[in-house]
Amino acid sequence: MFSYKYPRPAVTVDCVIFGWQPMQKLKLLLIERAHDPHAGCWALPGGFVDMDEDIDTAARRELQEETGVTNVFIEQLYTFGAPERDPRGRTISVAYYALVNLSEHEPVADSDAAQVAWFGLEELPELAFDHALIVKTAIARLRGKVRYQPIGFELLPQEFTLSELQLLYETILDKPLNKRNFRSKLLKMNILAQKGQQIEVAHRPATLYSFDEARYKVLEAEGFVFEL
Amino acid sequence: MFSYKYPRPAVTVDCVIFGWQPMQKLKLLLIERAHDPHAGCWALPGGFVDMDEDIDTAARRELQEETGVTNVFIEQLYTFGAPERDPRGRTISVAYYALVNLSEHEPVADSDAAQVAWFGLEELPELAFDHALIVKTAIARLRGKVRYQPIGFELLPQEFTLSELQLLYETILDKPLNKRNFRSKLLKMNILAQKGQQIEVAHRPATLYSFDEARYKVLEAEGFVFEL
DNA sequence: ACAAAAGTGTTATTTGTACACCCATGC
DNA sequence: GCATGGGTGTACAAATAACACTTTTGT
Repeated sequence: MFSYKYPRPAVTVDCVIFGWQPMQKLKLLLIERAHDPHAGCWALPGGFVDMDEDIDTAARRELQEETGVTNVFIEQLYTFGAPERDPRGRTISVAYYALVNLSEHEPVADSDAAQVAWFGLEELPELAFDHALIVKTAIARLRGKVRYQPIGFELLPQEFTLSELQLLYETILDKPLNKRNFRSKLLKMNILAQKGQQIEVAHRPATLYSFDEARYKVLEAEGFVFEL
Repeated sequence: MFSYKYPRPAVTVDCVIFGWQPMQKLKLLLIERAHDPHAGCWALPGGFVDMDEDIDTAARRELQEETGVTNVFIEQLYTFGAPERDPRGRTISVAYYALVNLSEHEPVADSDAAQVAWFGLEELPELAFDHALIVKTAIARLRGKVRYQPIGFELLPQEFTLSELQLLYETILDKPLNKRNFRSKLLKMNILAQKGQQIEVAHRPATLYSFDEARYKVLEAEGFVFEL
């Protein structure tokens, strides 16, 4: 038992994990809760923050423990703390969002979770606690941030074609983009490194690119701003 | 005494309060701590979140209690939770930032604070805890957000001239803007309502404007995006 | 040779930049 | 009538939007 002079809320982390792959809609990784409250209900992976661990670390740990996903882009989203958001008592949750590319991450259910699965953003099941609100907040953040920060690349494999990149942006922003202009704009930015060619495709092979993060950092320091 | 099965961190809120007024640099409202730890040191106003209160509410309450500032724009910034950030033990702080216009808010020191004062961003004293990091984060957020969200108006009085607005943006973005272009751009957005004229100024009186929030909401819903 | 996606050139339109001058007021 | 900031017209440059056709590969 641990005793304090004043009451304290419990502190948890929850992760909104976005996944994508060409020709598909944006997806979210959810777990089915094995225990009460909301046993059997779908929810965001998450759990309590340990006493001696950083919040970011807790988010990564829960992600790994509950879904097997490691080594991905993750960023703090928002902290949710409405007094009645958890029936077990006052709980404050620091929400994170993560970006992964579907093809490289096969999720694995853990003891806390009956199962783990990807859901299209349009076909989300009912969610436990206030997780629907957290998801909504995460989508808004992703839509907004993707336009002025090069985070979209985190949803793609290391090497990708310009068409894939365009498709990704069209999916997230939910509007068609002009091919010609999209290509010139991205290439003019000078943040993509040419990596080779597609092979064994039944059409003209596309050039493969990777996001040149080092170069981006340099340009950013010089005042360059990534935009759309 | 309150006892729990597992240890729990304490949860606090801290507020970064930006203030501005024409012809001056951006300022921050700080309090001098009356009690240990860091007694006598300058710090952000803040305090513990009550068990039955929303985090936003806690932030507004602490702001009011410690500085007398009420009824201003306030928004969650980021949650800081490094294990060693508070010598009293594990403390997680949900930071907020607020925007006020200097002329309308005379701060008042409270019992928890020896004094309250505005500091120019360039002349900040040494700060308690990890507050320097919080401030740095807040400045980055303000600089970034001001370009694509109409939050700058919160730093101005209800009615303002276009020159004041321009001066504000020049201060925040720290670069000169072209008068002609700034004016046409802002007016073309159609989010300013004309309010009358300056009086008793020793030059041609400027038109006064106010931010037409209702109109902005409508335009936003139609897909309009505020930008710089 | 055909299907499928990659990749490019050119023009019209919009937006941004750069100037310099006239205007209304208080003193 | 003069000093002080407020407010505009216009020409030029740059960025963006719109358009459709050619290229390279596997089958």
